[in-house]
Amino acid sequence: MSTTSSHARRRPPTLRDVAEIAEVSIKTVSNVVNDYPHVRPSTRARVQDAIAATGYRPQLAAQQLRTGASGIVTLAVPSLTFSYFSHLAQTFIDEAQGRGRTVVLHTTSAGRDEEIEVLRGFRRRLGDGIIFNPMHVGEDYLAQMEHVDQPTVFIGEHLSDAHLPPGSDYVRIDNTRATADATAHLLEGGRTRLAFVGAMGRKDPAPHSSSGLRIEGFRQALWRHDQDPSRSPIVEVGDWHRADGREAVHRLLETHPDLDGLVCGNDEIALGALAGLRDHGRSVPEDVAVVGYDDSPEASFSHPALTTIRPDKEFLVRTALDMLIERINGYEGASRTITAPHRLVARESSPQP
Amino acid sequence: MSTTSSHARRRPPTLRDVAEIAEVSIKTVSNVVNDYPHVRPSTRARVQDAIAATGYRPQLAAQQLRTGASGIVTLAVPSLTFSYFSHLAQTFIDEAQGRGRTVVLHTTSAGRDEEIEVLRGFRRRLGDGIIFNPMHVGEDYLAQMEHVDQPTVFIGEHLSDAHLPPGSDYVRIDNTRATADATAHLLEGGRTRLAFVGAMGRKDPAPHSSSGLRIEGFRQALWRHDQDPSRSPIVEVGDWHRADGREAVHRLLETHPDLDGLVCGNDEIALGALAGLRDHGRSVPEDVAVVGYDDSPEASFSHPALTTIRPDKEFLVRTALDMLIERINGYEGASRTITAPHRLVARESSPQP
DNA sequence: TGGCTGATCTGCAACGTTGTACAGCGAGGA
DNA sequence: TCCTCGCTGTACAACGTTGCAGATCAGCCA
Repeated sequence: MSTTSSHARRRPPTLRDVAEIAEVSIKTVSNVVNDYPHVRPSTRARVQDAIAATGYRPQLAAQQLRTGASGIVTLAVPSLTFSYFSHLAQTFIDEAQGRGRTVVLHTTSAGRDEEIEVLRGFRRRLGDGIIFNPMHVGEDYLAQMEHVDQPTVFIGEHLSDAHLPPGSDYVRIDNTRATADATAHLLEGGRTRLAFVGAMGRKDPAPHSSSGLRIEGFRQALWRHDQDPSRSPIVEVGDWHRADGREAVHRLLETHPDLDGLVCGNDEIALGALAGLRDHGRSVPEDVAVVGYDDSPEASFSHPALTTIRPDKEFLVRTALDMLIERINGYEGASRTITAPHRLVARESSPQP
Repeated sequence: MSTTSSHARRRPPTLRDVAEIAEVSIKTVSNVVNDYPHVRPSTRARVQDAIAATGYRPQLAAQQLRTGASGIVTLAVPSLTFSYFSHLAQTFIDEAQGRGRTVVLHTTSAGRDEEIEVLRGFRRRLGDGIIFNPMHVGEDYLAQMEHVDQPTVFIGEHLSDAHLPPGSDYVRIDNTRATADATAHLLEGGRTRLAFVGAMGRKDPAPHSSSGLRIEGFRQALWRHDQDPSRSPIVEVGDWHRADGREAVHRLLETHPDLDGLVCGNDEIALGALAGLRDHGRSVPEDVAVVGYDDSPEASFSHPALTTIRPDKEFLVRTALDMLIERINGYEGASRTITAPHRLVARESSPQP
């Protein structure tokens, strides 16, 4: 409430300052701050007054040095410009703040090299653990690591649980299954000439990239519905943003004008695809049905509203944080993998039953 | 590269461990780590080998305790679910990481109480300074503060530079001017029956809220174009999300069916408004012209593409970080206010000249 | 040759906090 | 009455790091 400082910022108050005013030892002040029970009420009150008078707040750096824990967790994601990640980050921050933890947010927009630096633990030791959504680093790299540098939980899609480095856990989303669900939804709606938009062929050829897994799901669904997967085009994109989806559809329609269904790598591509289809005078869903992936907030507001796959982000975040905190608290056992659930959200862009 | 640890995570290596292996003093290792020049090349090499062998990395907490600086800056914004803030956050993280700083991201989704806690400096001392975009706390609260708790730069729109607490700076966006520009754009395109969508009457009645400032700009532009501002409706919304814009337009069209131009509080409202207009069979821009605010990435992909105001986020972020770092480095002078530029991005949703 | 300069390296103390050990005290039981 | 025990408070050391004040030594100039 009140502040003694008059003008310029001064040296912040410490336990010593409070102790002098309250005429107790430093340790007693510490005991009050930490709610140690055996403090006489009158002493406690005196100390609390002194704390209020000075505006004392504990310095995290000293606590961390002494106790070894900071309450800080790092979240590393590729980029907040993807709404999937900005919503994931918000969900994460809410959950972490609710558990009394502070979040350092690191983005690895620079790509693979930056992801590797994250895995190596940056240049300085900071925080208690990390939740990391890799995009470029794959299981080949992870398999070769002897041990992670700090408690680590991977989140995402394209890792294989067999190759997690010791000391880390993994919460995954079953991309293949989810994309198969989306594809089946179109097939069951009567579409027969499908395409997949969102291959990352050149830059990211690994079969376990998220694009690879989604393509796999697309093919599996076709196969199960007695279609020949090799007759359905897989369209490459430069990146997974709207502009890429739009441009890809332009190319696709030149070679496959009779297309009637589009499975997209994510919602942004799908939204771009809607624009691209409109450019060519195709109406959705009458001429072409479209499904996306992520259920980003734009999906329900596009015209037509986008059918999409909704991964359970809250589950993902809660579970990842649970596992990370177990690691921080000393769990040293084997790596664990948990699959987060998803569901299909049917909207206007696909035929309704 | 190599790691001596075999299985479980052990006590992390310290300067002492490295010093023992390299057979030098702790201080010499510190000197090597910090690139102190007067170290014999042979000694330096020996120490660097030992660092590589142990995987040593300095512990930030100890550095901060000793030197008083952590290189951590906090960014506090209302919520990453608004794409304006998620893009701002990404821009900020890129800039901060580029300058070798680590970002703690705090979101104040809980509203005013949480913003006040941010201003009071949280419960623990952490990081070197903060960049804070308040949404609910206004100049009334700030004016009453004797001094900010840590180096602080406010960003945003609805503060008045006259009431900044000592020790803080401010980078603002001229909302009133920008909204006037947007409004003038419609008027100059020949529209005469405008409305503003995005008043936050109940929850946030202050004339200096961002909604208040934008309304002010709307009115100023009408006035300058010889229109009577009192005849143009100002529509209230519950929040600034898409759903609110859509719902507001539904209400508005019942009372003002002859409307031909819409100035919206932000892009999300505008995108919702596009949906709302479509719901009522109005075409954009033929029947009704629409402008938004923020130039969020969706704006260029909506149908029709949205005319909007683009604030210069890079400028905003760079300037805020510059000022914060000056404060951290000891600047104790008067509060400064800088206005970030903006420009109108004309797209399909408004009549083209 | 003596002293001076600069390069190289070291030891000490301190940053603010908390765990451990212990001292003093009054109350209650033997 | 004496002893024990629980409550209350204190002193000390240590977490890992770096600024400071030196110590040592080689080279060099006068």
